[in-house]
Amino acid sequence: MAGVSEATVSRVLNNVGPMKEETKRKVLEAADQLGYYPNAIAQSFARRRSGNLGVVLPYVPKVHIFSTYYFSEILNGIGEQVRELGYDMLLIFRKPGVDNSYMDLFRSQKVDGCILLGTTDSPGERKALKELEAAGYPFCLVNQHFEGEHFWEVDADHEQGAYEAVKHLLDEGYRRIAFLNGPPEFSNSIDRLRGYVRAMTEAGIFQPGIDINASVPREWMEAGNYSRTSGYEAASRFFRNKDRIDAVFAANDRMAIGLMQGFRDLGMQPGRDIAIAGYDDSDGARITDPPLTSVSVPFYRMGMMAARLVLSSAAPGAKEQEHSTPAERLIRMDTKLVIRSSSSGKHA
Amino acid sequence: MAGVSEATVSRVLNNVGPMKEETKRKVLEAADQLGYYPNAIAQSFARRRSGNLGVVLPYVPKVHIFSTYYFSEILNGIGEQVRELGYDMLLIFRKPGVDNSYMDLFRSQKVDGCILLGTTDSPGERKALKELEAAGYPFCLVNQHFEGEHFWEVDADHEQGAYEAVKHLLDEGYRRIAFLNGPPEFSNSIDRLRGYVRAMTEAGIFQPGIDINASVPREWMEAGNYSRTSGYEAASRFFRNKDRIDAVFAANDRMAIGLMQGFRDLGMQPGRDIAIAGYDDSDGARITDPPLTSVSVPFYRMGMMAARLVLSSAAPGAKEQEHSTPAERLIRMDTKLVIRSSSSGKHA
DNA sequence: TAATTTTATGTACGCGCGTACATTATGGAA
DNA sequence: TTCCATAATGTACGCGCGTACATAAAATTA
Repeated sequence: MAGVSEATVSRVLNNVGPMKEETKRKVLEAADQLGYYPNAIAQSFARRRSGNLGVVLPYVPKVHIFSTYYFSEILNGIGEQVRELGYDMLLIFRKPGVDNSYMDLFRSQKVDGCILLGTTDSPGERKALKELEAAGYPFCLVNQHFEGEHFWEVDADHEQGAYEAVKHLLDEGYRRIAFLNGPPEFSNSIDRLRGYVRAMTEAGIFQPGIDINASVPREWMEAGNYSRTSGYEAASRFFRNKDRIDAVFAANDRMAIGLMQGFRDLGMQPGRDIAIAGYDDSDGARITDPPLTSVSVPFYRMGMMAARLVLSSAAPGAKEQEHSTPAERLIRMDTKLVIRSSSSGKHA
Repeated sequence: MAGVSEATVSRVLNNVGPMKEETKRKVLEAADQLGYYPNAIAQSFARRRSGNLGVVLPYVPKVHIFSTYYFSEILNGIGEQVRELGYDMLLIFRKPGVDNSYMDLFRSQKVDGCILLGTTDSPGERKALKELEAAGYPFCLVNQHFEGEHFWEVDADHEQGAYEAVKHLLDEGYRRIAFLNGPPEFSNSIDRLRGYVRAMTEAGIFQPGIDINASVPREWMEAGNYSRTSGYEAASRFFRNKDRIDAVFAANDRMAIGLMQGFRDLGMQPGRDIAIAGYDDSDGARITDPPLTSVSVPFYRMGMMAARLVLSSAAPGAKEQEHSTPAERLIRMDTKLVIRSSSSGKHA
């Protein structure tokens, strides 16, 4: 080595063990002068840690996933946290066919932990996740709950969010409130259905019943796929029962916006002839006419939280944190209703 | 080794050199049985290639960068290409203060090449990029041109895009067309200004002049920062000269949407009292009322292209591709005007 | 001063792969 | 059968770091 020593350099750079101030200075000076840069790969190799947090995204051909508010916000949150903790963020697009390839990610040592976005509750998925858990790899799900498991999950209280949105519509004087839900493979679709039914039941509109699905009149409920188009199409189906419906609560903003466009094209003025409420409080909710009442979800903070959880349990010092109870592993954040004019018509 | 051989395994797995079919089969079988997974880090180490494409994003506190249509689309395109080529995608957020840290990225061997998004033309930035170039590291800029350099750049023809948008407004009968531009550090702000002036000059509204800025009446031009809010605020400034303006061309959709909201709040109906055209053809353009005329930019394909360029010149076989002329390094994609009703009022 | 502890530094090795080179099987052609 | 070219496989080493252990220097104590 240039200055004086040998692999003391390593100690200096990693700041481990005791060392003389002078040596430290000399080493740093020499390193600077020689333009030395540690090779990150070699470091990873020797440390047997990649320094990467993997983020697995669903790969849906034709759908530009980053363009959806939901993913964007979560990614932003993860990015921020990762940055603070000095990790890098490896983006992985889930391959279309195979779904059980999460293991490879860890086995190949590319990531020290990972966050899974856009998972759905299917048998294959469950199995893949259980494998991960059994292998002790640190991972975290965002905005998706697997009932019966105790994975690390960062979710939001969508039942309460939906409840409040529907309650708001009820308070505004609407009674015949329909619901445009998303696909049932997403746990939060179920959550929102629960919230909807709870609010409607409390208001005396639905009969209390064991079976949550049976309590909803068929023509008051439609299923979309979270796309604007599916909302647009649902509008015409609701339109057939338009005399029996005075409001629609949609499971996300994109569908709500589609609904508004659809109703408008059918001659109904959203906010006047029919109230609309959405979910996510995305940017779009602010630019529709009328502006869309929506439920704000802290996606950004959820992303941060997920990254923090994964990275702390992936950290070198972290032994098996099996002391965390299943309940502690499910973080559920609060949502917040944002009232705009799309829902304030009845008695105005 | 389990089956028969030794580091022949490496050959089998990498498919290099000649080998007997049988051996190959045996090795693969054994690997499968033993649950062998190559260690990606060790591979990178030995190959001295990380297998990562770096994507550098501007870090703007409080602004959630993924949420902007532009970045989302580009990232999607990069992601798709990276996936096809078997690379991984490392996201790096540019640190707020320091701007010359690109070198470290390469020196630390974390990436084999990189794509820089959201760069601006500042002296520090230019210097940093020149360093990269001098060091021979493969990188590519997207949607930003550095005049006088010959970096690899994937851009769109924003001058033509702006020209066509303004030409369209002229064709629709508007004459007093104002321009809400973005910050001048972005080359495409300059490009759009050129297109605007060219169209207006051709129409005989502006005097041909050497100095492009001097030819635009002061009250017809405002500068925003690409945010919706800045568009909203610009509306009131334009409003003061409302009798002398019958259309506004905005440098992106977010500002255009802000403009529309601003004008509406001031009692002017966009599309009727004043025509608006935007730029980017983002999702938002479809959901405003009236829908927004905008210029579609192939961000997705630009991302793909950039990834392809970087990865092909970062590939092992690629020697210094100095045979590429500066002109070849600047890819300029076509834009496309999408006409909607926000701009079709004058003679309707 | 010698013995002992504490602190600082050097030595040596291995992480798991790729690969240049050496070596051995294989198959023809002479 | 002999010789040589080619195909197939084995051997050995190094990539650049971290780190356990050995060693040397300094500080403390007896």
